[in-house]
Amino acid sequence: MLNIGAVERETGIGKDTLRVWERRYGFPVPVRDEREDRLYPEEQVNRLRLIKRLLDMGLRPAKVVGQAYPALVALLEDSVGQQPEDHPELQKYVQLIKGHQASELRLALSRALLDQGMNEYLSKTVAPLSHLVGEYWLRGDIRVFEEHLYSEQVTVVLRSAIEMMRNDRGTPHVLFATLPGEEHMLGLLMAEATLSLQGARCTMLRGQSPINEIVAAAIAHQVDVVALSFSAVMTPLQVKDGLQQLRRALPQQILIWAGGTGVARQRSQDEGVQLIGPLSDLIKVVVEWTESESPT
Amino acid sequence: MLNIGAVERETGIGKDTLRVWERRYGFPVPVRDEREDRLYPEEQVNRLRLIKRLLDMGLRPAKVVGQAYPALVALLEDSVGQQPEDHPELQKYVQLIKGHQASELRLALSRALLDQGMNEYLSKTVAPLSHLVGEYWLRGDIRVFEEHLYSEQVTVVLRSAIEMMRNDRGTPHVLFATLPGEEHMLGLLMAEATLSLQGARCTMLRGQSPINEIVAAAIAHQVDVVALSFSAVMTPLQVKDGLQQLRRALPQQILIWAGGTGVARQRSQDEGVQLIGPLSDLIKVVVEWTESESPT
DNA sequence: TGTCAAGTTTGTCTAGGACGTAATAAAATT
DNA sequence: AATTTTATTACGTCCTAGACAAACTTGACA
Repeated sequence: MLNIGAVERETGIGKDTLRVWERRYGFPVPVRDEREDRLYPEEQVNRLRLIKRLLDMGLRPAKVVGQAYPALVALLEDSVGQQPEDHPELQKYVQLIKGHQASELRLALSRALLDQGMNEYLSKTVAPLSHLVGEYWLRGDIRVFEEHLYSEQVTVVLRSAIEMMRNDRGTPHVLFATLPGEEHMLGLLMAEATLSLQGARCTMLRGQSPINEIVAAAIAHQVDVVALSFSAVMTPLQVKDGLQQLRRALPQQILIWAGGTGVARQRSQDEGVQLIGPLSDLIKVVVEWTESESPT
Repeated sequence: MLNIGAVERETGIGKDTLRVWERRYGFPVPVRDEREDRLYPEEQVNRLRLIKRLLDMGLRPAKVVGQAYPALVALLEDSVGQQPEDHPELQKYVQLIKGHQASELRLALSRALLDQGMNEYLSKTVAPLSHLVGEYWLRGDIRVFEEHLYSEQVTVVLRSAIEMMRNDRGTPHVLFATLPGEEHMLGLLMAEATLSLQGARCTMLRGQSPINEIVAAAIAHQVDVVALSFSAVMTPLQVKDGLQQLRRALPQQILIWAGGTGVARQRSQDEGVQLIGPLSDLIKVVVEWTESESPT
């Protein structure tokens, strides 16, 4: 039995939203305490958690809010669509994640890095594995804490590799950041690893930085490039707006490179903002940059 | 100019609270846009940040809400007692932060760790320096991205030290987590470093985990203890509620240890939840645990 | 000095209404 | 038939103002 504030914390659905759903869709229907405050039974909270997942996948509230639990599960299985069995070579990692074997997972990830080399490692292992883990999470086969376990281990491996390549004299000098609302840092880390390998000087700003902070940091560190990562949780409009605002606020000579799933859906390329699809394009872009600078 | 949702995110003061302060104390007095929605000027947001900090220190709203900026700073200096200048040995770090010299900062931090040893390093350098950086940020002497620069470097140093001490066979097995709403991870990292040193087996869950995720992780990893960190952004009620719910959801034999500024304001100790003040107490608690287990 | 009762402060909850933006459906164009 | 443009609906967030319990302060008394 949770009050409305606790339900907001647990499910990530705002208080206002919970009340408006009750009015519009007739769900959830919490009981009331003696003060007439809402008290949500655990069963409804579980349903709300599932509903949140379905909404995150892009379904509309009208179709999911108010459905009974079995119907929600059916919806979930319908919308998952493609089966993630496509990558047999990644299954060993999935097994380690599900078995909560943190040390073994890190060992396997480290070994793969040294076996494949950074570029192949990122494109053939880390990127598809992250995608796969996301798929499993959507289907409910992997829990949030298991996903955390995975990204924690990848982070450790990549950061120590980046550390080995740190180069305070490298060019270009790149500042890595994400805009507010963007939580996924793995894309940023993969980009940092790629650019470190190319000899760039990398400065990592923590995620969720307001635009004026990014600008101040870029100027203070005298960077050549600001690199941003957008995952699919950001809407195309948010991405476009954010990039435009940043471009306006940043001095002309500092470039912007934007990558990640979120930019793949951008239609038009803005002036002064380099959109980057796959990681391999990032290498191309930095090579071009180096060539354009060297004659100077 | 921020709307009320953005101000809630920036300051940690709830929307309802902001509106009720306006009604009761006549501050803040946001301007309105054409839709009559509140728009808070940056100057008022800065004042609100300071107010939040004073409230977190235990002052009552009637005494601080509505005070002008200089009065707030005076109040802060009164209640802080010691001036930030009281730590001359920490000034060199502050200079490096303000000079954006990331590598030099990390070098200095690493050197201090090896010079002082972990326990003294945490209590004499990291904890007071983090506090000092927070103070400077409140006064506007340090920007957010500079604070990020600092915590990034501390994180790197502590994580690599923890890595060196990793022990998959250690006892107790401790799971580290923060509840939703809690963003500060440094306290958790300091606790992990302390316990690693004591020979514990440490598993780090990323921050902001819903209670059911913490429970699932604790059971899956078969931990002995769940360690939580609360900064001052969490209200005493939120802390109490969260701890109670977690205690109810967690199997009896798994202990809960809670630390950080946020628990210092808790009055009553709940059954089955160990509240921990300074880091040195943490050592005591783990020693007690070990002694109570060894006869078995 | 410590404890208890009465009084005050303060944050969170309640209600329904309003409105802009995002997502869909429909229409018009290529 | 495929794509772009426009109309319509869906949806979350913000608004007002009042109520109440928990936390805090104060003062009386042992």
